[in-house]
Amino acid sequence: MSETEFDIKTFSRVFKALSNPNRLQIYLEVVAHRDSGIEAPEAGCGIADLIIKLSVGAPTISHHVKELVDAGLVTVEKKGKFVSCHLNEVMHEKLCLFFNK
Amino acid sequence: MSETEFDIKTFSRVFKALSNPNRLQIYLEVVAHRDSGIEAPEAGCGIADLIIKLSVGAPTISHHVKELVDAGLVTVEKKGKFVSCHLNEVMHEKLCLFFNK
DNA sequence: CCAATACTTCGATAGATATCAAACTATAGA
DNA sequence: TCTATAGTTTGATATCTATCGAAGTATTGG
Repeated sequence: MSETEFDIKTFSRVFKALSNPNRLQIYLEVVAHRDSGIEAPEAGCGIADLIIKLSVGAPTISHHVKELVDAGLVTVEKKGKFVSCHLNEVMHEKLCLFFNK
Repeated sequence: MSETEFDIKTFSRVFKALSNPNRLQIYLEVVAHRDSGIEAPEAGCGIADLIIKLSVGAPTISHHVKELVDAGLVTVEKKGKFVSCHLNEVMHEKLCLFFNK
C-alpha cells in the first residue's frame, strides 16, 4: 500500500539496542572502525579495547555486543582468542533511509 | 578534538524514546503529519487519533508522548481541549546527520 | 453552574534491563 | 600437558518500564 511503511518491530529493536549509552558507544566505535581491515586482530573493534574504553566489566561488554548483534547492527568475527566487531552496512543504510525519507 | 564526537547521552535518550514500538509508531505518525497545518485540531497528530490507532489506553499514550517530548523528538501544542503533536525538525535533522556521517 | 469531553497524574504491578561476581569454554604459548 | 589469556554464560539483584484503572484537571457547550 504505502511506501512509507516501516517495520516497526525491526526498528524498535534497533533503537532499543542503541538506547543504552554503553551500547551506543560500542556502536560508534564500530562505525569508526568500519574501514579497518578485518585481517589484523588489532584492527576492527576488539572486545578488549571496548572494555578499557567503556570502563565496564567483560561480561557486560559481552552482553551488549550480543544485543547489538541480535538487533542486526553489528557482526562479530572470531580470530583465535580474539573477537572483533564489524558494522552491518545494510542495517546502517536502512537507518539512513529511515530518517531521510 | 574529534569532529566525529556525538553527545552519547542525548542520542541514547532519543533512541530509548524510539525503542518502544508504540512510541516509535507515534513518532512515525508525527513525521507523517509534519506538513499539516497546525491551525485545525484535526490536523497535526491528535492524541485521540493515536489512542485509536495504537489500541492502548489514554494514560499510556499520554505517558509515551511525554517521553517523546522529553527526548526532544516532538513538541505538543494545546488548542483548547485538544493536544496535537508536532515534529521537532532540529532533532530530526540531527538524526539524519548521525547516520549519514 | 453542570455535565461531558480530552487529556494528565497517581499508584500499582508485572515484566524487562544493566551490571556484577563466579564459574565456564576455548585458544595460544611454554 | 599445563597455564595464562580472551571472552562467554550463569545467577543474582537493583533498577527501570509499560501498562492499566482510578482519580484529578481543564476546557467547552448547554
